[in-house]
Amino acid sequence: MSLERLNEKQRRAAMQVEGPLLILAGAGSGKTSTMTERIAYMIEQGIPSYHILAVTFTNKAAGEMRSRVEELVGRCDDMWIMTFHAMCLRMLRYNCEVIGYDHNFVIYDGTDQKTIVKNILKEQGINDKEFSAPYLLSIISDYKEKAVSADEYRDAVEDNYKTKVIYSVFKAYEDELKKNNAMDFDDLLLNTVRLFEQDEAILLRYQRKFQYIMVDEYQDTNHIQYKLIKMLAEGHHNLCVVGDDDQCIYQWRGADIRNILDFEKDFPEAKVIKLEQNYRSVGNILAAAHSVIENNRGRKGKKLWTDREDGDKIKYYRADTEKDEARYVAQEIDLLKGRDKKYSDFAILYRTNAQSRHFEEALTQRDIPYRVLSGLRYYDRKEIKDMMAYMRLVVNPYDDLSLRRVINEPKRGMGDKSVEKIQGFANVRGESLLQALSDEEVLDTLPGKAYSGVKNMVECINLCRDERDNLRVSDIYDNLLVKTGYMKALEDANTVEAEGRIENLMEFKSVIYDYEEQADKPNIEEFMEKITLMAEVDNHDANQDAVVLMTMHSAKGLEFPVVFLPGLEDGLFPGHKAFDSSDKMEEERRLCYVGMTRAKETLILCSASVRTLYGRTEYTRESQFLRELDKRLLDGDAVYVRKTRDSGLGVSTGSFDGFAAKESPKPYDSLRYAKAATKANASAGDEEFAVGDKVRHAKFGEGLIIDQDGKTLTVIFDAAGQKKMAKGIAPLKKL
DNA sequence: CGGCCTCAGATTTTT
DNA sequence: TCTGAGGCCG
Repeated sequence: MSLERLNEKQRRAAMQVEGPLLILAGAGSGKTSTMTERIAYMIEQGIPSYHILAVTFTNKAAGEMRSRVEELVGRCDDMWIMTFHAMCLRMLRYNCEVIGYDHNFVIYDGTDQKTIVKNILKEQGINDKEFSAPYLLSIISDYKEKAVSADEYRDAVEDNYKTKVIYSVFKAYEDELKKNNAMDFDDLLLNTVRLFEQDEAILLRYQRKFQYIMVDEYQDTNHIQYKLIKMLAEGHHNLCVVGDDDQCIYQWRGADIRNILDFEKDFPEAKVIKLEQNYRSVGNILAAAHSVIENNRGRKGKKLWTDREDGDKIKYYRADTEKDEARYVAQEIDLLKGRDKKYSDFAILYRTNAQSRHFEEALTQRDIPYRVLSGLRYYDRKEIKDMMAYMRLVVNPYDDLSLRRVINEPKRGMGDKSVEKIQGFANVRGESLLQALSDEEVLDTLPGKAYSGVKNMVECINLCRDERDNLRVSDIYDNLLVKTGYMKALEDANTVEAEGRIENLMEFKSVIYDYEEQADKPNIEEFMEKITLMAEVDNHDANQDAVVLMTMHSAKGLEFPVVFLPGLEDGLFPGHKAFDSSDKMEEERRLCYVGMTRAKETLILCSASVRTLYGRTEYTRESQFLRELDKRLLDGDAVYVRKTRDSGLGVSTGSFDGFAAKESPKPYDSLRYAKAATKANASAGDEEFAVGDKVRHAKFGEGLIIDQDGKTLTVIFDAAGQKKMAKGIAPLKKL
């Protein structure tokens, strides 16, 4: 039996299949192995795979679990291993008529939500300084996560000016989504709960189907997810939740740590198994992390242990400035790299994305390759959102939101006034904007400049829709990109920024190709759905040998031989807001714990005594977490004792800063170089070109290279004229 | 309609 | 200090 790869506790967890089970899995305790082996064990015991449901938070986690399960037991397509949202979407697609939605409902993402709330604010004449759209949305989302509707909100809260405003926006927001046959991410969960409440037969059907349920990262579930799982598990009580209360770092967006703390109250017959043996980190790192986390109250109280050696002590460096800090980190990487390390063995984990900049500069100076996992989500990029809007219109001609987004993108001379005019016609005719614009009569009312551009666009979208069964998704994409004039506008702009956008659009196309390859029956509807539920496209190939920079939040679930935690200063980490409440402070402390436990062999902490934040330069105090850390585990000088720096770093702040200023490249450039390097490694098509080479472009045909610089080639095409293209991205072949 | 300028605001982020 | 959003003018 495969279970022999597990330790005794893990095996007990894997074999405890019946009844409620809480697995408290500490950092690095082999959680994923345990879960996958558990599923494999169930299959071996003869439980049909369609009776099993495994829920995760991210697509990545779901994908990983599925592939590891399939390694053990072979393909099992009828097993539901997916995210909460994907699970709800799937159930709602079949049943949403029950709660008054059309089968073809669409999903609105965060940007769509913001647009809608902004429109509501404008309509209702609400001062958006007093009530900003993001603020209102966060409140609305908070309530939706607690399964509270707008009307229930009104009945529950005190009646005053503020709650009146929130109610009216909340209500209008609900109505607007319903009108557009759209759901936001919260609705996917909320409406599934409503569906179950409204139609018991459907709930019973799913209870009968999902006889064995597992939930990953249970400490991060919010109320509605909890409710959903509870409803599903009610029938049979075979519910296994896996999590670590010490790693709950998402309370600020609704995760309710009580879900995991109170599991035994919810299911009194629950068994609890703690996985405390850590296979990841050396002893000193675990001890250090423990000395910090034990300052939290209300824990389930686990203590990780390892049979590995103690390892090096924790290093700590108190830098002068953030630049000094970054230089120290870069230097240390060079030093350690000299021994037995690869660049990809290093991670720099910071509290805020803004901190990445100095590290990028310092790494560039030392020619250390790196990649930044930025907070900007893939679908948040403007050009991707624009193309998505075009594609949505192909699927759903009623989507006024998307049409408004792209009607003047690229510029077609359609300002607000013209759009409102068309909206007027559409309202009278009871049609959507796109439908109205499909009529020559309406189109004719537009000024000459707008007329031809809009007509072109509308024809292109409608054509793609009519032909969508005959066209590949990538064909539709190409068509939209070119015929709407979007690509041309970017090419004409001829700026670095536009080039980057073209790059992203090409990347998006490779996402489409991937989808077409992997899907059974590729179609644009399914593709759009997949993309909407996908956060960051996993385009960062882990094979690339580069130092990784990211926030501690994004590092959850990952591990690295060497981890740097910079910026350990009160006000930055823990962030200044943490000093208002002990709840916030405890969450920051858990984040610190997550950060520290990412390290396998070496953990290096630093802080800067002077930091410039938001243009304000201030002296800092060393982080409370440093003060909590067991000093005996610190290498060399304890906290509060200045270390003298190597001569290589310069002696005084002045000379060092001067040096840094002279040498540092523009941060934007360094980012681009890093990206370009990633690309070059990833794509096979990075041929070397020289001026005078004849080339063939996939779209523009044959041409001649007349100029090149760091990242672009200038090509004259026989048919299409002169173009600038991005090296390694543009589909060019040497002839 | 579009470009430029001024002003506020500024953790963490999956789906 | 930097970025994004909104207002104003050409």
